[in-house]
Amino acid sequence: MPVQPAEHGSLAADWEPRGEADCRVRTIMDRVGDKWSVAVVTELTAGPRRFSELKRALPGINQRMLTSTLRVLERDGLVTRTVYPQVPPRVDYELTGLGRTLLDTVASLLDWAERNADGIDEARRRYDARG
Amino acid sequence: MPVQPAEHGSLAADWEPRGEADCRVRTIMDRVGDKWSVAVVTELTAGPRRFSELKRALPGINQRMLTSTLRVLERDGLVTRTVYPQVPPRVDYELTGLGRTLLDTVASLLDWAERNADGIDEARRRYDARG
DNA sequence: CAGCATCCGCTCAGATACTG
DNA sequence: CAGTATCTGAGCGGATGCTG
Repeated sequence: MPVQPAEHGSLAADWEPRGEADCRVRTIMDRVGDKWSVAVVTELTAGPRRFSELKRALPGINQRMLTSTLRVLERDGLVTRTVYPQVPPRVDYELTGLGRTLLDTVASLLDWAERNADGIDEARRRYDARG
Repeated sequence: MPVQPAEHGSLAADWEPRGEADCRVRTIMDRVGDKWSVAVVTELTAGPRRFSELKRALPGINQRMLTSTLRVLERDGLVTRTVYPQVPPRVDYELTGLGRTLLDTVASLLDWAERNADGIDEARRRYDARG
């Protein structure tokens, strides 16, 4: 699932059939799995943010990734994009109601991850120590 | 985060610092995002499964992906692997307690995805219809 | 049956340069 | 400030062939 909406030659429509529902759910799970979506949504929890505020708040992201991540979130109806026609330009991003409910759900997953990070680390060390 | 454990030249240890916790959580979120982990874990809900049972239950997966997915889940302590020394060989995979708690958490995310799939589809159509 | 080993295409995501 | 355009390395994920 490309984060970029039609970057160069992205066909984006050659799935095998499988369950209809599966495919649709997959595109949503992919949002959780990709590198920045959750971080961006989390950053928007407190309220609207400008593009440059988000960029500053997310060390390691670059314009390209922030832009494409925001575009996908906007397309999915999770985030709204508001352009203020002024110079220099100002664009605000804000969570929609849908985006907020997603955040609630993801939050519990993040919680789980943080609570169990130690246990998983330990399991990995055991596994790596011997088969 | 590679699903393959050290495939060819995977260094696997050249992160930028960032928050320690962030990195560890990331490796867990990646499991949710990758193509097969959730499906495999879900398939194991009902009880232990043999390798070939899993393969049959997951149309589209191939041995390589099933094997590497199971290895990662095993390494993380989410799944146990039991080899029965017999001919032909038999290997059972089963969720651990940790794996089951992950499943609970992921289930609510899948729920969210299914409940909101229609809304997201509609948002996408609106977005694609005009900017 | 339950796997490794190998080859390879695709696209993700970073870096960099340019624009209204 | 808030993007777009382009190039590129890297690695995920699929296909195939072989083994104990």
